[in-house]
Amino acid sequence: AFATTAPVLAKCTTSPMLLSETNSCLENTPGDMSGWREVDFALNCTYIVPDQVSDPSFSLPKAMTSIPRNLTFEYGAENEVTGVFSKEYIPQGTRFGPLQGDIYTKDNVPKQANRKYFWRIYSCGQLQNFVDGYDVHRSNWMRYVNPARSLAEQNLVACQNGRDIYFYTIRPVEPKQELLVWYSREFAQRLCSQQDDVKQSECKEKIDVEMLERDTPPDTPDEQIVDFSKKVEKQERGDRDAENREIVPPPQFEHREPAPGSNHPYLPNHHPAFPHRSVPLHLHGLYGHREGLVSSYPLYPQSRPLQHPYQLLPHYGPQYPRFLLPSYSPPFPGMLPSRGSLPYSGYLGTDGLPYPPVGSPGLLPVSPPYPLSPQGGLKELTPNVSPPRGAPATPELSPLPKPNSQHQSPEQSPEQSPFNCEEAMNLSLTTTKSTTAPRNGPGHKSLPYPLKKQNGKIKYECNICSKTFGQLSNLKVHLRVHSGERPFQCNLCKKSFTQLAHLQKHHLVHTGEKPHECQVCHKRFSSTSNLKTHQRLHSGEKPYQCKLCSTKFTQYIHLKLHRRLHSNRDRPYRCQLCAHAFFHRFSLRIHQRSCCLAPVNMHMKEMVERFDASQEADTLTETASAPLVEEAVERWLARTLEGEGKEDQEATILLKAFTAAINTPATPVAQPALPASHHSPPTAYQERASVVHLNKRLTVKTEGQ
DNA sequence: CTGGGGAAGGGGCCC
DNA sequence: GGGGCCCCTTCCCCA
Repeated sequence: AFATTAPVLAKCTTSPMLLSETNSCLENTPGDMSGWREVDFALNCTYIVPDQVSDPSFSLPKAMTSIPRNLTFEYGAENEVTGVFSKEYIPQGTRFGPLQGDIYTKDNVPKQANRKYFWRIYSCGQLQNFVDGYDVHRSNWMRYVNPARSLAEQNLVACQNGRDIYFYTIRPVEPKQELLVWYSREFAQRLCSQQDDVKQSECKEKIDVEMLERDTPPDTPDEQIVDFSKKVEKQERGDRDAENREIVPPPQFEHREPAPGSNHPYLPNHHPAFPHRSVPLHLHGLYGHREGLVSSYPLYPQSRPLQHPYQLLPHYGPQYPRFLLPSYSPPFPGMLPSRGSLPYSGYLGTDGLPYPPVGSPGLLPVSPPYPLSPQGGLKELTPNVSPPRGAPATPELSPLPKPNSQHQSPEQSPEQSPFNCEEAMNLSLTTTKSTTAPRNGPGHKSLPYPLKKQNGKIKYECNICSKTFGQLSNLKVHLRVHSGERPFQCNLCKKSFTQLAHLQKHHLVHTGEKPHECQVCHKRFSSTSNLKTHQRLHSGEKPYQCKLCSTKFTQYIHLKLHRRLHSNRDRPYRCQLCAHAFFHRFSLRIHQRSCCLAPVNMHMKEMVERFDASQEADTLTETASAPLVEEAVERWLARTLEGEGKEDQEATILLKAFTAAINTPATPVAQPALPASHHSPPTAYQERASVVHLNKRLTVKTEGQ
């Protein structure tokens, strides 16, 4: 299973931009998030689960109605909420939140405030404000999540991202399992480091109140904060170090009942980090249901094979899937796969806002809730997922705003962002009622599947890439390319695919089955296309020919590699102004009319060169008409930019530049100047098409054309 | 380094 | 919508 992760790891190390962000991830074993920083959670989380958006006329408080669909409350004898449980399998790396509630600065905390649901938000190392989850009408379901009593049972970690608090799953959560949260290491460290300040700025009696009343991790007294990493360390060391503990658990841990008969060293009364102390049962009386629960699930470290976190990263294109889905089933409603596989998502360091997926309306891409600074620090900009009361975007740790929102128009408000929670919910609704389909983003506008007529036949058009399809189902499958949805997962290696057939084909990798046999040499292949390629060896067919040296190849990739060998001198069309040379006359023309005299336009220059060396350019004759060249450019741009995860805005700009250059009337300088070594006129190259046999679909962009 | 062969994944078309 | 199939592309490895 890890064979597929190896190249990912190798590739990750080649990205210096990401190294600083994620080094810690690499050092850990697959699935181990104990070394992760908050930034790692934000960066690498695989799914986001938004809160449910309830009808305002609904009589229940928001804390009750906001619970995501994949979670459920457990109720006590008095019908009070006693805990939050999963309804379905929830993968590791799932983000919940942000936590909602009343916001208080440390100076305007109401005197009568009950602080047991207080969470502290820090900025620049200083206590910035509190989020108070006490009020059920203003807080969300996260107030009900119980604190973990031990590392063994902890499945959520609380992180401050920007000025919001999110809960991330640090291991897969099985159905009917309780969500139990504890602080991230940094969170704990912040709380610890603030100990003195807090003591100075807050009344000691308030601290005492907290100690007595607190029931959740929030705002745990500083001296009782447990560092997640230390918990790991202590778990590894076992009881022998229990004596040396420097940190003690918050009071809420101390009155949770251990599982009957449990002798697990990390359950409360044995946990090295949580020495048992006899204290009164907590005010909430939450833990009467413990016995059944604890015994109902094992003290697993991970209940399913975990992927290395780095497999979640989308650095190098679609062949490295970032997110994984439960076996053969799409994620539960409301669970949102990451943007990782979005072809348009690009690299983390350069992309802006990826398009929202459209294939599965319940799915939305994950984006860190705040931009990451090049230094790896956090800065507080308006989160992509709108906080309850929209904290202003003020840089915190990183002074320089990172221009990574280039894909989002400046005037686009956070509420209009495709990552807005409510948008996500609306998208979810479109599975049943499409009446409220969101209007923003290219994915959204695709949902009504606009019809087009081509040659008298109805076509379904993809509004992202404008490809048309004769069948709606084909369009729907195609939309997965944009959405990143990969509903078919291999249960052996957890790789996921957009189509069942691909999964079936992939399965042969595991079985070793090779159903396709070469009738000549009886060698067997897993796929027909590989057999076909192989059969060229017997037939002698070499469809790919180099235009410059006439060498032929059986595979296109070989031609591509071969062409690198031809240096500038082999390119017959040389620019007299800058000495750049091209394989094609039309490329030279484009070059001279678009970028040659505009040295600042390096990107265009590079793109002209790339087009010149492309298959599409090869299919043209040197005297091809402007519309034909334009068409080839368009095809090439669509293929190239999509493959690189670039957005269509860039394609549009480039196409315009190309088109303008192609259609500019000829000038004397545009005439090719052949090097002395080239005595044959350009027309000679017309007769030596580099690709002798090209699949017809190379020139066909839309179905049935 | 280059050419060559195979493995595997991805997109699309047709039934 | 699902399944089967085809073609294309890329990566990897080897000589």
